[in-house]
Amino acid sequence: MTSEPRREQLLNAADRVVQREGPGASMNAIAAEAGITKPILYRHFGDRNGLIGALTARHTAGLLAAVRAALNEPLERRDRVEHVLDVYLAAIESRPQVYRLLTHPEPGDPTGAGNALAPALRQIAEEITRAIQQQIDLGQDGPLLSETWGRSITGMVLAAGDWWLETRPCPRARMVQALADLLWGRLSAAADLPPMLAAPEA
Amino acid sequence: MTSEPRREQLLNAADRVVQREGPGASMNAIAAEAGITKPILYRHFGDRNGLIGALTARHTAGLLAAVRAALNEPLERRDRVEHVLDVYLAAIESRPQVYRLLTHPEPGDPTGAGNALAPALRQIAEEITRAIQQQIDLGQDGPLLSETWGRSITGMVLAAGDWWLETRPCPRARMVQALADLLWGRLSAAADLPPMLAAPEA
DNA sequence: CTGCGCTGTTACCTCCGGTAACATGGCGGC
DNA sequence: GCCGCCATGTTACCGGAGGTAACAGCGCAG
Repeated sequence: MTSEPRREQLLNAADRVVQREGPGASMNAIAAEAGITKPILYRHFGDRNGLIGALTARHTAGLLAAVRAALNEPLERRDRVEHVLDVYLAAIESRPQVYRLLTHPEPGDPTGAGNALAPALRQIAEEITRAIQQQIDLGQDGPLLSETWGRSITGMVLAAGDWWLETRPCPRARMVQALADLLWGRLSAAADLPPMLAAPEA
Repeated sequence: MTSEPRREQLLNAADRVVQREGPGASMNAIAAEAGITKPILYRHFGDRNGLIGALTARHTAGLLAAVRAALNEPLERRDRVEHVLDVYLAAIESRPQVYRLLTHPEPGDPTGAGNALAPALRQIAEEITRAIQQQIDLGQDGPLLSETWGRSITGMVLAAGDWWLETRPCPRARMVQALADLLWGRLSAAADLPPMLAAPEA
């Protein structure tokens, strides 16, 4: 198979277009960037999902490896969690367009379920699940809790990271603290505020 | 404006199609269901986003009201949180197709940001933010934390609810407990497991 | 009766993902 | 040397999507 380098070239072209135009770039545009025409793309990747899948797979590998490594750092649990959060946020911060590609669910999901988590994120969720299962003693509820929490934490960081990237309300370190605090139950530990008597003005 | 009832009729038709075919139903299909042709739809709603927007707005109102009410129930904090979670999960359980419509981000977002949270969910996030701000004393970090947590919790419940709907790993009540436990810091409170000595096979 | 606003139609445009059919060029086997 | 093979590339097309232009009937105020 001498087609390997060719595949890489095509993926590089696709990557350039996606960086420039975001996900949803058309096959024509990608073919043009590669200096060829559509049928060649289809020969190499089957259909659009194949191309996007191959493209995301390349980027996913790096992110996934970084997250996995962070999950296995020999740190205190809180520090480990903060480290994972920081790694994720740093990744999406450094290459937003790649991040969009990875997190954006496939536009047209005709038959299947409208999965909230894109494939790359599902892999991250599984990684978190595995880490929880291996590292934390949750008793007999372990399997269910770890699976649930893996997805939950992924969705939480996805939504929070997305908002953070858009609005940049604070530095990254502070965001890490806010998320870790949430996971550490600060929501439950904080004091009540007195009930409001009337709507306060300005 | 006698067009109000007509609008409702068209939205009802659109709703039927979306229930049957999921989001992504074509304008032709909706027009056919309404017994008319496309240009009328475009006259009433401008473009596809207008139609889908009007459709989601109707459904969002109910969900949002339910969540808002749950957020203001006079209960202990933990019970209130569980109540909110239960209300949300019950809603998506009872009408999955509506849920898909509300949570599925617009397929083609060419220029703008690939928001992880659809409009309906963003409203829910704001509702949670407001509730946290009004009910819980978080000191000077309050504004940032409540905003972050509003999005985070929404994303968490989105991802978890999505997975739960697909795989149904446990009854609803148990899911509520799992999520509330996560928010209550059980992840931080649980004991460590001894580190694994070797990679286990199979 | 005339004009206006709303209803509706047919026919068309552009762009997309995807495919069929055909042309070219290097390269190993005989 | 020649042949067949395989990957390369092309043009031209299909069906269906969102969206629009232009035209036709209907009911009702003046």
